[in-house]
Amino acid sequence: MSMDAVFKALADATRRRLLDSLRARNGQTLGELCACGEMTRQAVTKHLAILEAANLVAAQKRGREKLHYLNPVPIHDIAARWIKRYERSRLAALADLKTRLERDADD
Amino acid sequence: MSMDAVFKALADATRRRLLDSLRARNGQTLGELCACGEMTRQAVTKHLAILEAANLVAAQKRGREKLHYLNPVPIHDIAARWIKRYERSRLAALADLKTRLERDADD
DNA sequence: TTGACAGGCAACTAAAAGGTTGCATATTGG
DNA sequence: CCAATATGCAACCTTTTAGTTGCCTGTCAA
Repeated sequence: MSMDAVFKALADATRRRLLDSLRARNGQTLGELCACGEMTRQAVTKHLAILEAANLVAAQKRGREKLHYLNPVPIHDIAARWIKRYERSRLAALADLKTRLERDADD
Repeated sequence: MSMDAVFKALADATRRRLLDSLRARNGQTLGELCACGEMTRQAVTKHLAILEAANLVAAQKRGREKLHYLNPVPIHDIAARWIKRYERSRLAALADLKTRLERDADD
């Protein structure tokens, strides 16, 4: 699963809100996820398709309804494989910024 | 600082590569960051502007050069304020997925 | 069986994103 | 001073993205 698809999926505030909605209540139908009424159903469908492609949401049909389930694994993967690298360099980078700002103050 | 700007800045693979480059060696000039040669200088300038707007990079002019410094704080903030929420719900969501998949197998 | 309900598909539009070219500006070293 | 170097600015182009409208398909319940 490409990390790029996950980053791109998370880039949109609407999609992050959809994930938040599923986190609050998992297994919602498309209609329920549209209930906020800020968009057409088709727009939400497209956002959900992007989230599914990034493996952040898994969907299942039940009769005429489609249930959506949050999959937090890709988010965890990004935290573990990408963000962690910046944790390590955090103190060093902050020290760099600090000395730079102090040198600025001297000018 | 808006979290949305950070997410959007991280959505592009080129910008993530720029951050990685600064993580490897902090304080690089624009010219050095262009050295990979996969893009024009102007394209890199635009990406850096987006990273600066998201507060992921701080820049300082030194003579005719512009030095760029990584600021990992917004990345840390996203990990702490957004991703952590999905850590908490991780086991519950995985359990949901598991039972759903098992029910699928029964059909 | 026949509406009403839930969702899928496709074409279209508008705006934003990514990138380029060309030219201007400022700094440095000889 | 002057030429080379390092960067900035603006117009332009192309592709992608976000969203819409209109219509079609499948399912449930009276």
